[in-house]
Amino acid sequence: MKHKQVNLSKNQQIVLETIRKAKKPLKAYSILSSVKKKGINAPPQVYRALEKLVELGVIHKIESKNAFVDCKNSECETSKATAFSICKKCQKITEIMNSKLSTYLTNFQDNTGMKYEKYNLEFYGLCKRCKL
Amino acid sequence: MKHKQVNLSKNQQIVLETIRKAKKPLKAYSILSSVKKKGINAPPQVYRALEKLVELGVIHKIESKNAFVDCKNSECETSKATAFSICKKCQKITEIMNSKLSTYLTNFQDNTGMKYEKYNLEFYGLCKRCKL
DNA sequence: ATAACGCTTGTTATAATATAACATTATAAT
DNA sequence: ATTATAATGTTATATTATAACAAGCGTTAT
Ligand SMILES: [Zn+2]
Ligand SMILES: [Zn+2]
Ligand SMILES: [Zn+2]
Ligand SMILES: [Zn+2]
Repeated sequence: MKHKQVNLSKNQQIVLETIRKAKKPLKAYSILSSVKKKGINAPPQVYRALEKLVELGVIHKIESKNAFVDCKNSECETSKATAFSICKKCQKITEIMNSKLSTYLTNFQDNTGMKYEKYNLEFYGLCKRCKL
Repeated sequence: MKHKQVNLSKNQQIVLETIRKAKKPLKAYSILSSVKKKGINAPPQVYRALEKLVELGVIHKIESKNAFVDCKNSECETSKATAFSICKKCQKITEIMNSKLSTYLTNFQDNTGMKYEKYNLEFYGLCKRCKL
């Protein structure tokens, strides 16, 4: 449950801190406006940092939202096996850390002869609060 | 393995036929350029059709590619439980129809008390051909 | 030391994806 | 027929993402 430490460049650190401070997934341009005061002025600077952070597995992209969250799973080294739950109402997003699930999916094989190296799973529903 | 029949409007039919004829997932603007000769001129016309077709489950959106494929799974009524394999090299995308997998995921429960209504799973790897 | 390298940065411009807003027309339900 | 619902056409704009190029910095090989 604790943050990973990696050697990051200045812009990468700034972007990562912004994402970690947020309680919700952040979109790239929302990050950009947050970091303008720190001297990051243009989209490519943000997107490059995001790309690297995703590669390193310290953040993940929620594909269906075009948004980024920091990884809270210390076992999740390189964003190769990710699962999220997304509340349709309040947009709360939680990374699912369930070893049975990840084992099941990591070992999953279909009949097409394809070798899977990576997966991303997104569940949608209503969170505990919004269900009431 | 056969196509579903639903009552579709004119634009919805045009967009759906275009997607069905394609061998690869199509992007919205690629669809738009294909259907201009049929009188569809502007993005909203395409996006509205896509939205409806996704709702109906006759097509699916590949979130990580912003692309659309037609559903070949006759059991897949409303795009509520979808899984795809995506070749990183040739971009070939296949809808995974595996009842064990869908049962497993449909019944999956984590410890957050969230009720899942829908999921989308995308596997990445190398297809049979590209593996060689 | 200095050249070469990999990596990050800064910057401008533009591409690609998606929606807002509004007027109109077709279809279905009562 | 009247009303409601869904689909269309259109213009403009918002949002997301990348191309392309110049410059800087730290490491390492010679
Ligand atoms: Zn993670
Ligand atoms: Zn919620
Ligand atoms: Zn399907
Ligand atoms: Zn392939």
